[in-house]
Amino acid sequence: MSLKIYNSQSRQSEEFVPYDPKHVKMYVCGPTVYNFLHVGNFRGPVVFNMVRNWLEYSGYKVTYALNFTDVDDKIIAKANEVGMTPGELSEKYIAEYKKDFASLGLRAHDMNPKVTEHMEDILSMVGTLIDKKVAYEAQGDVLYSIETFKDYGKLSGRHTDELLAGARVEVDEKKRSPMDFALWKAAKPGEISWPSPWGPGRPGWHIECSAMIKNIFGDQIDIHGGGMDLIFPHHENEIAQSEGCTGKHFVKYWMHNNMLNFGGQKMSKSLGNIVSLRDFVTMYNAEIYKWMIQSVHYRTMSEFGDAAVDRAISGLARVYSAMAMAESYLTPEVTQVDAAFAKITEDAWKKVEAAMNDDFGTPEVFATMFEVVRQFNNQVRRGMKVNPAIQGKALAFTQFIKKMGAVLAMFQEPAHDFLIKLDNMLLDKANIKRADVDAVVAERSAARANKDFAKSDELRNKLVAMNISVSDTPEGSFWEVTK
RNA sequence: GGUGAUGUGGCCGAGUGGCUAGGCUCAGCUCUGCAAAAGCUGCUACAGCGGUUCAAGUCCGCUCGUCACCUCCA
Repeated sequence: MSLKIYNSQSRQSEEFVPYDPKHVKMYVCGPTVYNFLHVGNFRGPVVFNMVRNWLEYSGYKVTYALNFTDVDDKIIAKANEVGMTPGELSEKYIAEYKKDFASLGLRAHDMNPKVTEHMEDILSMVGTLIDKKVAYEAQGDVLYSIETFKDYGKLSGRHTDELLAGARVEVDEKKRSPMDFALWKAAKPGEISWPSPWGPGRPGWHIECSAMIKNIFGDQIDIHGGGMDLIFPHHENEIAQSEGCTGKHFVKYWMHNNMLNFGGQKMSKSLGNIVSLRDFVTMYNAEIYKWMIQSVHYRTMSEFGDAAVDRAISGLARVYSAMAMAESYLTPEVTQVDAAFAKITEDAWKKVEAAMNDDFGTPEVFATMFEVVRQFNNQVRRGMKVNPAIQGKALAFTQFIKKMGAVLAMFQEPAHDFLIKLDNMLLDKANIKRADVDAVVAERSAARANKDFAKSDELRNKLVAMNISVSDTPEGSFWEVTK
């Protein structure tokens, strides 16, 4: 069973063969840190966290770097606006990013390189590009001459003449060709700058990734990830810089996650249709977010809205309810899985492997998970007499969900606790107090005990109006928020 | 205008030319005082028009629609 990855450059799925058969080098473009990030920005981190997990499951050692762009026009502008230095501002938002990242329960990257910590690498790479006559100095700027790079456009499928025909590039007298892009920008008066052979200035946006990758990993890496919107010009320019510098093929597999839409359009700061991840996780829950991201294939554009949130909640309730039932049958003494049910989960796991190996088909993983949940519910019900067979099924089921969840960074919480958390969240949103529901349910239980079914039904209707479902079991009446 | 995606049943969303995706909704049944949850059963779709093939949602062409990129953007 081998892994296939869709390579954006070749536009087809290719068998994954890393340069080093045991060790995968993976780099993903991270954020420019000048503000809180929105839910769309975190699609990539969730996706590539899953990618790393799957590579590790597949037996590879993975080194995963994600950068922080901590020098940039927007950072400088925002810093001036709020009266901080660019360094203070970027450090603040790096800390906020890390909080968001941790709130999603994602594993830390192996490294988070920053532009300001790789100035020497950047200067050295720019110097090499000038020496190779691939770049030229112009009034304190250093520009990359794309005419020197024959493969320019091989990732995005764009050709320089077409780009020129687009004519949406601002004319810059300093450029030999309108499409040339800045490797180094001369500092404006009073702006933060670093010394260089071409005068004080700062790096262009694209060079940082090339330089940091070269410094951390060397001339070649296996996987380079990022959002689809980075294909042009950012990644195209990275290729030009890195290959122009080393003469070697730069990235073996380009992986690009699609965008998150909101209201039918790409979620973006400039359009203003954004929800910050911080707000979303505070109001909802990280599991809901990860469900929304991973139940859709990473290369499919996905609509982020209330309907999608509701779907995620009902799906989570279904899975966690089954897990809670399994939990109720398990004790630390239960260590033996039921052979018949283990066969079911083993077969399901083969489907999970096949789906994941086919360019990380997480939607099919979810489908398989639902099938296992259904089979478990079919064989095990609440209130069954506890016996080793039931417990063995519960164990096999739990192990399957946890194993799959480990790849998705989901389903690791105690199920009962999670369901209560989910209900509390929904009660808060509806502005309903737990005690009020308890009171009505208690009143109804009393009516039922007196066989006053008319009153019982009346109270049930009242609960239904509050979006509460009551279940009457031999052990008593329990309620939950209807999902 | 250029480049690249994409169009699947009421909704969401997978899909490697022939074999049940899955979830939600809906209808029926089991269970239940009535319900809920859960289970069982049912609902057979691939934008349109051509073409290739023994066989196409799956390949090719055209048309129409949607989206992204071409400007900072995950």
